[in-house]
Amino acid sequence: MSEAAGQGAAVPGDLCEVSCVHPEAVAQARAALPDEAHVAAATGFLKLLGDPTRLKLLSALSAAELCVCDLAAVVGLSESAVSHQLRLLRTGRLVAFRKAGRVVYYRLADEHVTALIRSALDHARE
Amino acid sequence: MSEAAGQGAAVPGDLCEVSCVHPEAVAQARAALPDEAHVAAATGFLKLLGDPTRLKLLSALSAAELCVCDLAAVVGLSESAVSHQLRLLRTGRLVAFRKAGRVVYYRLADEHVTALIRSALDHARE
DNA sequence: TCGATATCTGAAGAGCTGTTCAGATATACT
DNA sequence: AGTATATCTGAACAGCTCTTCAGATATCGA
Repeated sequence: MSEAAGQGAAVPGDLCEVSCVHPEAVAQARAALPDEAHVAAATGFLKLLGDPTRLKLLSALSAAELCVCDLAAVVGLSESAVSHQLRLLRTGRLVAFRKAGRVVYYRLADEHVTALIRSALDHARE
Repeated sequence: MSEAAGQGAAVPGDLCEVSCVHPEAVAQARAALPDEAHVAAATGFLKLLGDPTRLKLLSALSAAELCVCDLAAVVGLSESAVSHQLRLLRTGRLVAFRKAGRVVYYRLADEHVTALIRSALDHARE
């Protein structure tokens, strides 16, 4: 966090650097940088997708609505492990659920998520 | 694809399960599951995007071609830390580079990556 | 050639992540 | 009521990740 380089504003005339920095290009890139909150939101979302177990769960849910028991069978893990991951997916608004007695059925949260899962997997199939 | 087999399905007549599994739905979800290699490829890709530093680097590169020094200034980290992350991005074919003397200029690997970065960040801006 | 600089690399440590295990909660059935 | 089942939760541990530090490599200019 404490960084020596470029703590000043991106205003022209920032020539403190003696190294190879290209002030214009840096200023341009800085201006296009999303703020921390958006970066955190995006990476939080991407982190959820970037785990094999969770991606399999989501892929399974894109094919059918399933309960925890089913999902555990599909991915070959304990129901506890699946439940933990589902909690993360729920917190991240990637899945929704419906309770039917003791059984809880999960599904993808919306079409947006469905499209995202598919495009991520399609990209890997090239 | 919606084949409602009474019993058997993809699982050989093994009924050790006494729990709540829905065999048809599980079989259907299993059939739609991508194989391990594809899942690994997709999650490897998504993991690279799911880190704040790397996403900022990629975002910066979507605005301009930059050298390591520039990138370090943009994200506010040491050049060593940036170099380490750039190596990962290079290995994952997310960025390309060009050497000009001692300076190495990085850019996004292709239009595909450019579109992905943008859509990931756009999704977070909602 | 030499020295300076831009980038890369290896090792090491703090911090985060995902699974397991044990137990808690909630609901259906008798 | 009591029991069985489906899911959730907390604690703990191994494994991975990201940054830092120190040093290596490569290229330019004198």
